[in-house]
Formats: sequence, structure tokens, C-alpha cells
Amino acid sequence: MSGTRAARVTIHDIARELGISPSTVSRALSEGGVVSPATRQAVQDAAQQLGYETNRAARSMSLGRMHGLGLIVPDLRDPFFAEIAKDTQSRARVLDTAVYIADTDRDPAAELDVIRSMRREVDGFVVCAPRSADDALTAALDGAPSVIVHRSVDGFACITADLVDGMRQAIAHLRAIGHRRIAHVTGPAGSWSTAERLRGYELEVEPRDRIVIGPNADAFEGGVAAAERLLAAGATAVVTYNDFSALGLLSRLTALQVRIPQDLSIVGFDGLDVASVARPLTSVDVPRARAARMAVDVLLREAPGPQSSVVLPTQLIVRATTGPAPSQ
Amino acid sequence: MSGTRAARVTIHDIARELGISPSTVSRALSEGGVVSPATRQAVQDAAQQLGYETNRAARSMSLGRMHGLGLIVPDLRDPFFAEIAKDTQSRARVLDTAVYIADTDRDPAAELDVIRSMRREVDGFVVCAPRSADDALTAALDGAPSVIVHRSVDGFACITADLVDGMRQAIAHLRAIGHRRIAHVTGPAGSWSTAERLRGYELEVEPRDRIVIGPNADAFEGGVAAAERLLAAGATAVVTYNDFSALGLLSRLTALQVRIPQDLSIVGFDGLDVASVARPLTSVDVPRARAARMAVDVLLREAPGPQSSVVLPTQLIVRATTGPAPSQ
DNA sequence: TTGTAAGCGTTATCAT
DNA sequence: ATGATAACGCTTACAA
Repeated sequence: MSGTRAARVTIHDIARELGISPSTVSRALSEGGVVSPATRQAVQDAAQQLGYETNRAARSMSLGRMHGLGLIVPDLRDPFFAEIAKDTQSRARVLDTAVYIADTDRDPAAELDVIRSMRREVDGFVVCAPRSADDALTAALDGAPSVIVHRSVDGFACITADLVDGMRQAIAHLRAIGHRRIAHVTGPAGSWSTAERLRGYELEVEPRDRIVIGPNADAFEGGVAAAERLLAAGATAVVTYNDFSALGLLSRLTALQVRIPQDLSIVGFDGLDVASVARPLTSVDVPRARAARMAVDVLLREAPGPQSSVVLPTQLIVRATTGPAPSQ
Repeated sequence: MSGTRAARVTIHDIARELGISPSTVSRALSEGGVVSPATRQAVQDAAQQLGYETNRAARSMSLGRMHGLGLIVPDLRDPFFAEIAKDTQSRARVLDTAVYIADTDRDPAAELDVIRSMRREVDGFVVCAPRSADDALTAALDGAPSVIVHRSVDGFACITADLVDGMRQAIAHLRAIGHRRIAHVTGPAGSWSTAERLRGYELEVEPRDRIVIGPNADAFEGGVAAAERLLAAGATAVVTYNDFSALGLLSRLTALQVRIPQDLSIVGFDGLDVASVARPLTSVDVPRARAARMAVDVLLREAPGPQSSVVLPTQLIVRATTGPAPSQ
């Protein structure tokens, strides 16, 4: 059984089988082809029966386009991007589109390189490229249909989340339970999302009340390093730029005998499940699965442009790392 | 600047530019091509200067191979597989091969489906398919060059890790610090690696001393659920089937006021960094980056077959969740 | 060493 | 409605 490891079936085989021309077969097999219903049926039956599968390379060459999409992510080890990859891929599969993946290992130069080298091989890009400069990114994409995820770049379709509002929710929650000294541990310099969260923070907190610690290149280590400065500054609560930063903070503070949330409240960002295995973390959930699916839809079903941009809502999830401000 | 949104540069353009024939250009650009050093240099310079990039579709059609590889993973949200994806991708890029990724969401039927639908589009597969049956997998792959990662299937090149030895190391470590009642929390039924770890456990522990808890479909929840049974059985130490299972256990035991490692020692499996953000976990490291790189190398540089199979060593990493057995 | 020419499987144009 | 033919860009005998 199955042993039919034979040479691949082509439209020529079908044509010969049916005594018609390859072009007719091609027409019968393609969407808008003009053929008699009878012929179409016969061709489809024969194709089915012979086990014909269209040769994408040949079709690509003829059409000048590939049936695939390039996904650029900075680091698959980061669960945030692993989830984006998962959902990009699953949505693309529904739309019969292959996903060609490139992990740039957080190197801005690599981001541009892989884009350039894939540009001709794919129909478009879903891009998570937090590091490279706007203009360099624009130049590298060079007109290729693209959707930028989790970052806003002029002239592109961008699927982002309302981080400013997420920050507002976090701070409102902390204030409601009595906190006044609320710090912010920021992310890597030059990242769009780091800037947005900071903007949200500055919108909510008076200049004289601000405690900003950062930038921090590494999430967990940045959190660890921030702990002492946080205490020195007299903060009773902190919003970090992502969940791993919050975990770093939590780990160091616990070592310093600081009780969470009795002595200090912590709000993370992203809402990753994996971050809560250690400790139920209050966090601002950032929709990433939904962003990925929308990105694919925009890329494959529209001519993606600035008009397709979407800002998705964020949502504070209160768990066990926030509580009333210490009374003192 | 950059505005060269022109038609793609082909070898014909280079040929015309240099006043030579396209075939010479092709030869100069390909590995084993026979050309005079001078010509080769000139061609490479011109290619560089004109911004030539080879058209994969055309090359695929001519060569009959795709310069692409299919990567099948059960779940990208699982850091173990996210890391495999990352390294598969990075190694493939070095070898100028595209990676088409498919996340099967732990569905055995999906594993077979995506393999069948990608089979013609790629040169081969790197397969992480812990769930589907051996024969169904074999049938779906149907002779396509394939390397199976982290599972052993007859007739295929398999890159696995020595889980039996990892288990031996874990138990030896625990015994050396006085433990006698050592339990094992197992993984999902039907998974190759679950069976291997159990086999290692049974090799080391006398039947009358065995405490096996499982199978557990979900890692973290399985760990949580195992906690009480573990205590009831009088275990002083436990080896879990992966790190998240250990974390689930840790979380529940901590809630039960059990001190780790004073009252109970825990050894995880996999050695994930992300698992140790919460608490430095003693764990058996399973090489996954290396497995991924080897899989790609075997796939692209050999005709992969059973003779290419490799068993990689595992390595116990002692951290903070194991300690001397309680004296009493 | 280099050029010529055929062919990979598909789609599109143009006749018929 | 269908068939012949060219074209997509590349590789590779084969010829020179």
C-alpha cells in the first residue's frame, strides 16, 4: 500500500490521460478559468484520481509570486513571540498559505538582512521587529506587502495594542487600593512598546511623582537589578514593562525579605500564562494571538496599508501580586 | 536612494552587463561550478553590485528540490519546542534553506495532515510529533527525507536524548544525599519520552520501592495534582517528567507548607531557563538546540536514514530544589 | 574555459 | 471552449 513513490503527477499527465491539452487542464484547475463544466469535472476527477498536486515552484515562477508569507520574530524563546508565531501559522494554514519563519535573535541588522533575502520569496511579511530603525525597516521592506505587529511605523499596516490605556488601567487599579508612589521599570531602549508604556506612565503620573527605572536590555535581569533602586526610591508599587521583568523583581525582592503584595505591589505586562506558573501575577494582558490572526488576514486579504492599522484593547488582570498600599 | 523598485535582477542581467553567457554566470555563482577565477570574481562583484538574489522558485524547478524544509512541532507555546524551532531555523538559514513551520497544536491528526500537505513543497522534514502512532507517521511521511526529533521511530533517522541516563543521574544524585523514597511523576500516555523516563526509573528503582504518579496530560496541572499523592506515599524526593510539572508540584507543595528542599527534593527534566526564573530548579538538561542543529545537518547533508540516528547525552544540573533527605 | 540549447511545470496570450 | 506557444529564471548536458 501507499508504495506509489512514483514521479510527481503533472498537468501534462492529466492532459494525456484525458486526451486534451495541458492548458485546458490548467484552466480547469484554476479559479477563474473558462472551461466547459464537463471538462472541468473530468479534469478534477482525473486530478483526484491520479493524485495530482500543484507544483508550487512552477506556479510561482509563472505567476511571479510565491504562496507563502514571511514571519519575522526577534526571539522564539520569548513566549510572547512564540505565541505570535503559533497563531500566525495557524491562521495562515487556514488560508492555505505557508509560513516561512525567521528568528533574528534580537539583532537589528539580522532583521533587515532576512527581510531583504526573503523579500522575493514570499507574498508578504508579518513583521515583529522591535529593534531596527523605522527608516531602515521601511527601506528593507521596500514596498513588499507587510503588516507590522506590536509596533507603529509610518506608512504601514500596524497591528498594535493600546499599551497607554493598559498602563492607565494598571495605575488606576493601584491608586484605587491606596498607592501613591508608583514606579515604572522600563524595557529596552529604542523599542516602540517601551516608549508607549512610558508615555502612558507619564500621562498618568505627575513629573514630581515619577520613579522610572531603566532602560533595561534584559527583562528578568533588569527586574532583578531594579529591586533595590525601587526600595530606595520609596515606591509602594511598580508596573514593569513585561512579565519576566516583574518576575525578576519578584525574585530579588523575595530574597530581600520584601513581602509581595503586603510591602510592595507588582503589575506585569503581557499577561503570559507561563509567567504565572511561579506566582499569580497581576498583569496587563496584551492580545497577541488576536494580533497575529489579524495580521495574517490583513496581509492576505487586503492590500495592506496604513488604513488597515488596528489598535487592540489591553486588559488588566488582577491576581495575587497587588494589594492595598502599606498603611504607614 | 533605495528607490530601485525595479524588476528583479537575473543572471541574464549579470551576463549582459559582463558580456558573457548566463550559463557562465550560473556556474560562477554555484558551488561546484567550473569557471576561471577571474570570471568568478567578476561575476560575484557584478552580482553584489546589481543586488542579485537567486530566484528560489526557478532554481527549485530546475533542480527539482525546494531548498526548504518542513518543521513540525506540537506546540510553540512549549518553550522546549520553541527552542527547537529557533535553532532549526537558525541552522537552516546558514545552509541557505527556508523553514516552513507547522504547529499541530498537539493534535495527532493534524500532525499527519500537515505532513501530507507539505510533503511536496519541501526537501524534507524535521519532525517533533510525540503523539501520532508510529505507523501512521511512517505512512504520512511516505518516504520523504525526514529526521525525527526526541522520539525513536523504526526506519528513520532519530535525534534523541539519553533520558534513561538522565534519570539515572537524577536518582544517583538523590541517593547520594540520602534519599530512599524517590517518586516519579510521569508525562502524557503514549509519548515516547514519557516511556523512556519511566524505563530509566524502573531500571534504577526496585519494584517494591517504586512510586509512580501518572500519566499526566498537562504538565503543570499534573504536578499540582501529584503533590498530595506524593506526600501520602511518603516520598522524600521526586523526579518529574519535565520542568513545568516540577513547577506545578512546587507551587502546590509550597501552598501545603512543605519546604523545598528541606522536606522534599524535586528534580525536573529538560533544563529550561524559563522554568528557573521562579526558583532555581534542579533539572536534567535535555539538549534541544543541539538536537535541532543536528537534525538539520542530517536532513540536508546526508540521505537521512536509521544509520544517522544519534542519542545525545543528558546532564543533571543541581540547583536549589534538591537537598539532603530529612533525617527522621 | 565558455557558450548553446533544452528542460523543469505552470500560466497567459493568442489563435482557432 | 480549446489548443499551441511563449515565457518565467535557473541548471546542466553537450558542443565548441
